[in-house]
Amino acid sequence: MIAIEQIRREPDAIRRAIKSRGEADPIDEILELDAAWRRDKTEADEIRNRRNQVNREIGHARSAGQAPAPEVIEEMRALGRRVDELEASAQQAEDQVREMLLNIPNLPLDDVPVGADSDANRVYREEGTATDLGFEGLPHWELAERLGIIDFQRGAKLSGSRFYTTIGAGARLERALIAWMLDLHTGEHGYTELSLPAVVRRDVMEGSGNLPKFADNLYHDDEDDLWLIPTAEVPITNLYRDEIIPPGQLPLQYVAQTPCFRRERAAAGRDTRGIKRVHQFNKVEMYQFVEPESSAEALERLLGHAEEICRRLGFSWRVLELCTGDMGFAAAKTYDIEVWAAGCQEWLEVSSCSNCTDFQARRANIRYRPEQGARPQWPHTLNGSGLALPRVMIAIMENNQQPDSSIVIPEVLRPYTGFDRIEAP
RNA sequence: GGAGAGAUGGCUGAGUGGACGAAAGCGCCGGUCUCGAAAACCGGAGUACGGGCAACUGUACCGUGGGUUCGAAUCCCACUCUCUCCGCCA
Repeated sequence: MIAIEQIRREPDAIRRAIKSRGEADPIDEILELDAAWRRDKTEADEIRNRRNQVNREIGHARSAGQAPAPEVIEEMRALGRRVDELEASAQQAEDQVREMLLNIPNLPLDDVPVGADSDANRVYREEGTATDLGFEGLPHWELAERLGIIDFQRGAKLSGSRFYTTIGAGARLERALIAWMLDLHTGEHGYTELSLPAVVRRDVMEGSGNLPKFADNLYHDDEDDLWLIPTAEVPITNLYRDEIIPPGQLPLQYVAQTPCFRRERAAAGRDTRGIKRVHQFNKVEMYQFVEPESSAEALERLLGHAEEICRRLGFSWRVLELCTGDMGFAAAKTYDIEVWAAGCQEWLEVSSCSNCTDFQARRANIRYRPEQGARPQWPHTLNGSGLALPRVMIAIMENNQQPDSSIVIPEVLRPYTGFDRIEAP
């Protein structure tokens, strides 16, 4: 949520920012409602002030044994009715403003490239190149089926299209990746590991910005009004909802592996083969709560933590700086990491690292106290995949495949897998 | 699923419808004393919003939302959450 104070102060800058993201601009309407709200609130406060004074006098008189004059009571009654009216209309204006604010995306940082869609994204860094295998490689869905490590048919039998089941060495490889990534981030990058609920309440989804706008992409249990998380970012953001984090605790760095559930309705018909785009997948997620001044630098470090995974797995990858029109709703700046997959000859997005500035903190009412006695402030929040499992599996399978279709396990994973190769049958 | 208890400031915990934004204790911050500390004593300290350049000031907030009343932490209704016991269960 962006700040109403900022809209009052610099409406034009905000109009420009919203336009750069290709969104409709509600600023005029917001300003009007805000003015109405302040007018009503001021008047109501003044009336209450008078009422409080008189009521105090009535109280004193009562305890001195004097009954209040009927006309005074009558006047107070009238004031009460007026306050009720003003309160109702102020409340209405406030609700409308909040509703509109909730639907405004975060403001892009100044250095974010301006553009309408992914064509305007900028290549920020390249490590390695789109290499060739030197022989005719297979896409992962054929490889995995041939090796018997992923069962697409039976996955669909259980849960429908875009669900899959890994078997044997495939399942073990995924588990090894998860354990290794968590160990790396906790051991070398300073994160604290979390194990989280995969199902959350409505207000938690609102706090992270997924509701009300993106209900379409979420699975939902009607009976209990519970929502399946699309990413661990959702529960982690809400850990400190409605709290003031005491001095000296920031930065807080968390890492968690969770399943992620996405309906992918907008992508119907796209990427239907293999495990590139599925309804349920595992992801290791990094998350930071930091002081505002350090969030830009924190994003670079977070990105580095995700890249370190790619480096140690021997991937070729590139980092994209997303343009204004391509960023997620809560992000003020986003880097995507794409790794090269030699089988389907494609760059695959394995990570998205974002600085959400104070956007999520405001929505979820998360504050921190810079020091003893200081006023509470909004921390900045950052999140980044570290990494998403299916696409990492794809890259390992496709890039490390041999002419006989066996797959060589990256060195760093071998202590976790217990084998150094997935043999062809 | 059944039965019961509860929700008040950072924590513990008082609070007969009128001086209650709220006792007291602990913890915290500042000061006196001390070479320094502890103890003791004195003082300070919630959050949000509005108005004001500011000092300041007004309003709201005792789980949430309604109601009664001139006036609600206190009375009434609904809801949410927490805890305890019983049952079932990985």
